[in-house]
Amino acid sequence: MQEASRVHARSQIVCRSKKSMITSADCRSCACGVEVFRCLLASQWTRLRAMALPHVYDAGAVVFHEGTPALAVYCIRSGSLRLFRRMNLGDEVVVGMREPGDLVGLRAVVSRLPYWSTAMTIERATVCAIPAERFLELAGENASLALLLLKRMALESRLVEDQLVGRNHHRVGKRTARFLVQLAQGHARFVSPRPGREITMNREEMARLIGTTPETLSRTLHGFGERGILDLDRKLIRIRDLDALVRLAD
Amino acid sequence: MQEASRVHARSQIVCRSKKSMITSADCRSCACGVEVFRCLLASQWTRLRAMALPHVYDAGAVVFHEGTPALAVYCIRSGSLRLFRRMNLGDEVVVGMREPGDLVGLRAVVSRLPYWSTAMTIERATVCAIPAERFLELAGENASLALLLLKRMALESRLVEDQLVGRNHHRVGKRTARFLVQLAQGHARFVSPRPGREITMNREEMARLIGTTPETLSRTLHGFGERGILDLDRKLIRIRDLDALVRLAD
DNA sequence: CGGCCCTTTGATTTGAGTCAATCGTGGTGG
DNA sequence: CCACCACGATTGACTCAAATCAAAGGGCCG
Repeated sequence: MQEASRVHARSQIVCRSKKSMITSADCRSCACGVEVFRCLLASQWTRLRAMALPHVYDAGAVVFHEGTPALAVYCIRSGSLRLFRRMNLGDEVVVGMREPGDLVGLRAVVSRLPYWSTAMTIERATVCAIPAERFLELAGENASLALLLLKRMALESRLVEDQLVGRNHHRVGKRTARFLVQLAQGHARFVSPRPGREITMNREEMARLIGTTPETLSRTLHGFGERGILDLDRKLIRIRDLDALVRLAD
Repeated sequence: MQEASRVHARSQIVCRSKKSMITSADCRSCACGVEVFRCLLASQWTRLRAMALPHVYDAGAVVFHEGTPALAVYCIRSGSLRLFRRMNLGDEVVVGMREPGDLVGLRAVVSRLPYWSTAMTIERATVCAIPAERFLELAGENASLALLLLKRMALESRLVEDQLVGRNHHRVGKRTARFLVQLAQGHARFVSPRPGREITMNREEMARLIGTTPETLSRTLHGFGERGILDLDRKLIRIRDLDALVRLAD
């Protein structure tokens, strides 16, 4: 709750300066639109700028909840989110992660169904909300945009499939190695985009992203540590031998 | 190989009568277009009719292979397919199933990447191939179509997510129960759409679809049998107590 | 200093895969 | 028509990865 109030305070700050925040320059340079909105006409640009509502969320804040009506598509400007489904009280399954430039909630909006997963920030994130109806209007009048969205969704869908295949077919060791390589290569730089290949992340969080438990993850990481692949210092993980990690990731 | 020749023979038969097969009446009544192509203009209808190439595949035939260029979107007219990825020689992970009315290969085509899974028929199936470029043209000039495709892909993506969550979180017993309920409810009537809730399917096939091994599946089914939920007679499965099954599926 | 939270470590359990043997059926050829 | 074979299903024994349960550590903050 105190988190919520902090978020609110921030969002007010943002809102107060909305007109200057959402200038054309700002929007064009925003990772959010770079790929998908490139095809917009000038007039559509203007409308998009007018409808996008930026918010700053603290780490661990919920952007939307599973089961609630899909009122907006969210565009990540900075930070990262994880998407998950809650099963039976406290038990959650991560179905994906999203980074700057990604659209979240798109699938629920286009299919006019409630969100079917919950979006929570992994770290502090700035996210623009685009009202669902406005968004659909835009996509409905611009086939190029729709095609780009289609492409993006296809790739997203592929990632989910990769997760499915990975979790079913690869052992925790390999999954962990893959995860670390991803982080290191900055393909996904979820937390601490540091130069020195250092990673700081809650073990519980990391375990969930990999699809295992904190205990098993701890053992796995220490296994890697003993083999000289990682340096472990409490929460901090430093990758010492990236090549070995890549080999393990196969 | 002999299968292949049979398929070929059949496809020739189909091709020979192509003009009569792909009449407007035929296409409109075809499950294939019912939902997605409804929004097409008359002229687009005509073009679609002209470009769709129907084929009949025997059970176990491959429609497309993982890694090959995505040259067409396939529209299932009858029968069912399974999509899977091959891992290391013989080890395959099923990522989904497709029924009449579904589009297969759509994701690869719109993202202009090679197919990333293999499509194989579960039972004899009739499938229309729509050349990729033609398809994209159509989608590019008709935003409504693009939006419908978007919606369809979103739902498909949701199904993959469901699989991911299910495999990670539910035991084989529950997954099996779910699978059987699905079959029984005809949500997916993969094989033998019989009235009497009977199912005939290769155990290996079924095991793969559920995400387990034939041995484990056999034990699970017999567990259900002992509890009076199923009647097992060799390959034949008859559902005796659907309610119990639904309860197990949770 | 003490309490709390997160991480680590140890011990145990367990669901399901693997390996191997047997059984039943259906097809084949003599 | 029958013996035989091949293939899929079943059953049993065993193995194993990872979850779970339980108990320390260790650092950080009030």
